[in-house]
Amino acid sequence: MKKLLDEISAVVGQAFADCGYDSSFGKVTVSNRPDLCEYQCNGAMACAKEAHKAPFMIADEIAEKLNGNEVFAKVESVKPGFLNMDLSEKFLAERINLMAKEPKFGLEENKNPKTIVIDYGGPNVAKPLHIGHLRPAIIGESIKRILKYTGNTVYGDIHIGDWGLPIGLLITELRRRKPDLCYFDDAYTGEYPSEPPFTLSDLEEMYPFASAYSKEHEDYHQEAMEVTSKMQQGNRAYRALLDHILKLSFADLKINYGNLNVDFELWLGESNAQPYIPDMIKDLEDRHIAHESDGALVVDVAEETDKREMPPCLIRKSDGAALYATTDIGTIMMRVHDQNPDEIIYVVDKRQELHFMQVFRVVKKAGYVKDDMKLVHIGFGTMNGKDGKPFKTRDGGVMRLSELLKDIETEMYNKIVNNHPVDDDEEARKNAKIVGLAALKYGDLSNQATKDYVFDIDRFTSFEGNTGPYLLYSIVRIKSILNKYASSGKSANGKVILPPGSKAEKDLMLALAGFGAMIENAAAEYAPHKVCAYIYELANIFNHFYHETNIMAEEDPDRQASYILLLKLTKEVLETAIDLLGFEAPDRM
RNA sequence: GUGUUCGUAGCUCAGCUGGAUAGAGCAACGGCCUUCUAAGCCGUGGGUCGGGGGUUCGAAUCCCUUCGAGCACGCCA
Repeated sequence: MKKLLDEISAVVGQAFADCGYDSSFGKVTVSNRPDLCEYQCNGAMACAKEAHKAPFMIADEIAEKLNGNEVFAKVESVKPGFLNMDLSEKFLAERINLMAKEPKFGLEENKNPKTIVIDYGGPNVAKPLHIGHLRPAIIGESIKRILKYTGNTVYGDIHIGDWGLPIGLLITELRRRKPDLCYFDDAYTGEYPSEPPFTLSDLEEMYPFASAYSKEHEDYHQEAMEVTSKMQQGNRAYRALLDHILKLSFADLKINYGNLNVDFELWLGESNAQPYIPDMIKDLEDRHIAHESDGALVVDVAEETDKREMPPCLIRKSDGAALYATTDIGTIMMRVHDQNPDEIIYVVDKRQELHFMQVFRVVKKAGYVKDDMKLVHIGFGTMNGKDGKPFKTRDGGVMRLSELLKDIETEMYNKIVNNHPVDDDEEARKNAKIVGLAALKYGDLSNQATKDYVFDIDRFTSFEGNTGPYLLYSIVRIKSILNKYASSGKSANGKVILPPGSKAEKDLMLALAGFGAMIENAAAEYAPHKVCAYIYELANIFNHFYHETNIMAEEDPDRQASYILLLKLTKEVLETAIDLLGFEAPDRM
């Protein structure tokens, strides 16, 4: 199904063509003056120059031509050369009925579907998730869902940090505590046990200890570095321990990301890219793409058009070790090999912009990706506290994600029980969880991802204004009416949505009709905040309609069924949209 | 220092591929519950879009400049 704007643009474009102008001037947009009209076309003004005519004369001609067209209830030409249009009620109702029937509300089929890998995790093994992992998870998950919805094949990759010193520290600490384990017996040649010699909580306790200890004891630190290096070179015992650590970590991460309604198709990490690295480095050296500089191996990535100073990309340290960029390049090669994507998206802190620019240039320069492979870094901003500085716990530390979620749930629960008497405490607690997550995610996603934003738990968890809870409340109101209607024994089966009988009803239909354009735009710009803006407006318009229209008291059964179908569509659109944002609505609140 | 992002109402943010009177929410003030969830709806006040210059019929939006803030700039990830 064609987008509404495209459809009416074609009609207006035809009018331009009929009058001897280029049809491209017929581009119609949603009006920015809703008091004057629903849609507008500014083409007459753009067209005036080449037609050597006054803009208002052209607009007059077009308006004249379009008068009586069944798509429009009104077309008028105004002052400098605006074309102001209102849609015909009948045409609009037909569109909405069609929209209600089609899958994805008539979203146009993606003519150029892509395979996309989106990298938005980045936790480290054996370290609990903290608030630094919140934004990539929330934003990445939403962008992934939006891109899937618009017809692409998308793989979310957690890209876990499982290749550095933390592993070495853990193994070193384990050896200190349990030196008799078979993993530390050089003479051992048998199979290693399938069950790990530690639990996740052991690891979570061991890591901070080892990390702190190594800072004060140089020999311990050296040992951990050595262990890391041996593990990276394939030491059998250490790899076996790494596998144990990963297994426990993944299980835990699945639960914690699950609490955020976030999941990944690919549970891979830095270690998975390592097999690609030796050949890659050799290749870069053989083809003289990389060269030595101060003992390190680097690739020059500066280009003539650069305004900024572009430092070379470091591939290998002077001590021979690989770096951040090395692993990322290896990871791209792995993805080309495994998924062969048209596009890779990184949802990573914007402070890493330079790093990604360098990595992207290296893989293009070396020809490791197709020339038309799209490499995108969506650099998100910092989550600040109310003081405008990066969000911290009260004592200045980094907050655990689970702690943050718990705080929000508690806050939400208190608001729920204080707002209304609660007859079912279990439901209240369940809802606190659902609504709390919506509050958190909506609070984040309604801002432009690339900007810093102020994290304000009071504001986010408020039921008033542009918040997650307000949206959910609107959905719950619709569900409530639909339930009432169904339990009254009536059915809207076989009925249709009638042309709108009021301005509020027409506004609701117009808002619904804008879904397709909105979602395409949000996908093209990787912009969940556009989905937020849309549903907030839709919820507002619905609430206005709800207030004016007493649906259950409507006496005409056809009209009432029409209302119900319209509400059902509104509910489905809202639910689809919040699903794209990564949260859901309860049945009651 | 170089580069980069940003600066819109008291606060938090939209709008930025140029269009008509710059929009929301919060906060403030005033209305609306015997009727589908008032966690709602309706209304009032609040702005030289950091400053200056330019391009254009038209600039919050594009260009230049200036002030202010954040961030990044070779062996951490």
